[in-house]
Amino acid sequence: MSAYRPKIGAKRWDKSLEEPLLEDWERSGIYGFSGGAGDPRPVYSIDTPPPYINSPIHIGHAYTYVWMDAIARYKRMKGFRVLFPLGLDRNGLPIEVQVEKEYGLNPRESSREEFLGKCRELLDKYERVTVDYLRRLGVSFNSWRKSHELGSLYETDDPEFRRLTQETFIELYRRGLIYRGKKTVNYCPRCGTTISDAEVEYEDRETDLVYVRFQLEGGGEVVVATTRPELLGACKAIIFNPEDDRYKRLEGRRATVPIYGHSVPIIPHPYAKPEFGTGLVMICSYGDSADVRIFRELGLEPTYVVTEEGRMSEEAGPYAGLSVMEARRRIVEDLRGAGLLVKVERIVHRTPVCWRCKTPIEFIASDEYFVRQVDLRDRLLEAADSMSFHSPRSKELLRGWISSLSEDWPVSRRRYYGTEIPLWYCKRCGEPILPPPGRYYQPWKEPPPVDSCPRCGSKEFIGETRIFDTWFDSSNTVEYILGYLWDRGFFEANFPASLRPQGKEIVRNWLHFTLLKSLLLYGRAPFRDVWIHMHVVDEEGRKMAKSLGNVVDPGEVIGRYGAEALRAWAFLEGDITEGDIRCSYSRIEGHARYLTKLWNLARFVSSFPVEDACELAVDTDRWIWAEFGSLVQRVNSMNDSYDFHSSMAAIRSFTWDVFADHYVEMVKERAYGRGFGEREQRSAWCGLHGVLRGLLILQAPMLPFITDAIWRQLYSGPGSGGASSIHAQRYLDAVDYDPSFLQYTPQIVEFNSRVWTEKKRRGISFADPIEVEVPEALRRFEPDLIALHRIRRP
RNA sequence: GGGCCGGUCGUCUAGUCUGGUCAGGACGCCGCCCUCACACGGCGGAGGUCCCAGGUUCGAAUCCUGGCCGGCCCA
Repeated sequence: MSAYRPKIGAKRWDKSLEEPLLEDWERSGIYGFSGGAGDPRPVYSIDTPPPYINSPIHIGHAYTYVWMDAIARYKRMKGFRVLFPLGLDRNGLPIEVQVEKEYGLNPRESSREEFLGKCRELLDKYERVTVDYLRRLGVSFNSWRKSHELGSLYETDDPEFRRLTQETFIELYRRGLIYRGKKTVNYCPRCGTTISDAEVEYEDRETDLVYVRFQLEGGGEVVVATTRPELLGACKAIIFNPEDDRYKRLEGRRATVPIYGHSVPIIPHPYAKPEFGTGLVMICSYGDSADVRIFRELGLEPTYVVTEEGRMSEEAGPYAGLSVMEARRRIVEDLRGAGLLVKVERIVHRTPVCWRCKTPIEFIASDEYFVRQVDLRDRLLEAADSMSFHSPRSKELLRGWISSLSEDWPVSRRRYYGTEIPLWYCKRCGEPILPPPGRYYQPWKEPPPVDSCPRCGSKEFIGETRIFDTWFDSSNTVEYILGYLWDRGFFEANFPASLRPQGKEIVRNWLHFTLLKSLLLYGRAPFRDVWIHMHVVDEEGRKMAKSLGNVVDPGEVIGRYGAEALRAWAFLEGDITEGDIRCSYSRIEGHARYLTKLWNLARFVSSFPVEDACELAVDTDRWIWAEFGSLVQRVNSMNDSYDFHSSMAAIRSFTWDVFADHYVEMVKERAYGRGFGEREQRSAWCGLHGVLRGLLILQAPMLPFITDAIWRQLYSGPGSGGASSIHAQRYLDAVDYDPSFLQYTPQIVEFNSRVWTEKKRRGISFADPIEVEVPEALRRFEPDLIALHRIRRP
């Protein structure tokens, strides 16, 4: 036994060390967004995606936030002033649905005030869970406290956040970029309200398929089958499948709609299925979502025969005022009476219904506000190109979406828990009243900002009751975090933000709408870099879902293996910008073994004193230093392109396969001082500590717990610049080394393996002596090799 | 129906853009070793028609064409 004992006692990394570190980081405030205008450091700002907090974060959140954290930590150690705030999304439909379920409150029947209060209450309850998870993962947000300062935690339903949303609307409105138009919306006749796409379900229902005779212009007739005969008045085309030989002759001809008498074209279209009905389909505004699509595709002008109240409109002629079902019965009778009804079949049909009451929904025209975007496609594409995407492939997701834009952005919603549209209307003449920016408005319960209508002088007004699409809120997170409301100077100096990290599934809304708003308001793209991630899926590549029972819960992972294990998995498993990441508890457990390896390596190195000044006097030590130096170079370059997976994999491979397996074994005898002089011994200590210390710094952004825990035990004393945490250290940009030593690595590995294999073959212990020739090329490492393998001269 | 992505040892994956030591790694499996940092360790081993069919080429997992299968998004 030697006189050297490990300073680190424990034999493996212990996850219970994480909590005290978290507390210390928080207490010392090392991640805060400190420094004022005089701070010379460049700013690096990250517009993090506010998670919707109605449920705890899932493993995908955990993975991606840990990556964002590595970016923030890396940039911080590189000398940037890192703006890394946590945002929480609280606007939107899901919470309304949950309040309806949990409290049995219907937003249309209870008071709006009460309903909103319940939403807030429930959100507050959920919020803590999300925040706790993120904190527990070691994510180094600037702050965990909500306030109106740079770097603070923020909520999207905060009056200040909503004020910003309204200010952007006011500005766009004043510049004429907002207009009113008709939009087709889902309407539930039973609930008496429009509902979002997310509230539409599909059920197989029995219904009548009615075969109706249409006269062809120029003679002849055709039979069209429809489940919606009451929409005849809104029929604008008849389609047949282009492959359907029965009807090819009809292309270019026109038919007359029964009862109404208007003329419609007959057009080939693949949506028509030859086996359904007669193979001819009438396209009406609107019987289903396919109608909506085909109308847009063919550029047809809709006629709305169903009103906002869900009854037949004036356009329905003789059936005006009737309910949809009643109109259907009457029109079938009328068709039969006129001899235009061929037959009626009972069929099962996929029917869109209201999720709440299961009533079949209608598609009606609704008056909504729109933001212009279609005529901006070229400028949007240019702005998109000005941002640097990681991975570059992801840019196509955005470009493709922009290129396919065919309608402007409808931003008004008939919902409740969201930012109010800041408008009032004159009760007499309908003139819209826009308030000045400066505060948060709730028109449904507040008086207007004027005494009398500027147009007609009336003193009576109606407040707008609608709210914004939640993306209209989310699309200004970047202004918000850059202090637009409270520190305009900072905003101006630091817009565009450095980085937008987000998922691929929200490229077409969050990224796109943020880009659109930035372009409209400031004339340029909002980010320098964009980091797009794919998804975390289960072991078989399927989406994780409660119903499939394949969910990996981050809380469970932290409980079983600790946050650092989750982080090790996140970086070692793969790069999520390149593709989906598979996940299971056993894979996480597997990657976590690296932590044990790293810990024990440090434990071994901790046996030897750390010396202030040291010298690499032996070639073996110069060799590992060269390998380490080369690693530092590669890691910096990979980190700079956000490739922390390759970075971590390279570090792991060096640590385990080169440093631990070869170098540590080669210098053990020398480090213990057995058979070597003091100078050689100290050189080994220098190599061991120098490399370990450097390795800790290199991986501190990815593995902040274990690296800091080791750092505090070994390197936080004199020479650390007075800082006790590794996270206050500068990153290693580069180290001096002699690259000529790199050539020996393959030969060293090969020689050692050969000797170990030979001993294995002979059935002798690795500690037993062996007679073997050290290759000429490795002569300079001979003393260490002889000591390692107990080589005797032949 | 449209778009995008993917199909490499039992499982997962690197490599594919920039054809030729690219068939590598991890998990699992088998065998041997408790060697004084680590058995959550070490050493060694078995295991693959690189989805299929054509084509380009001296040469293809890698490029082209057409299939098949899976996933995601949109409609």
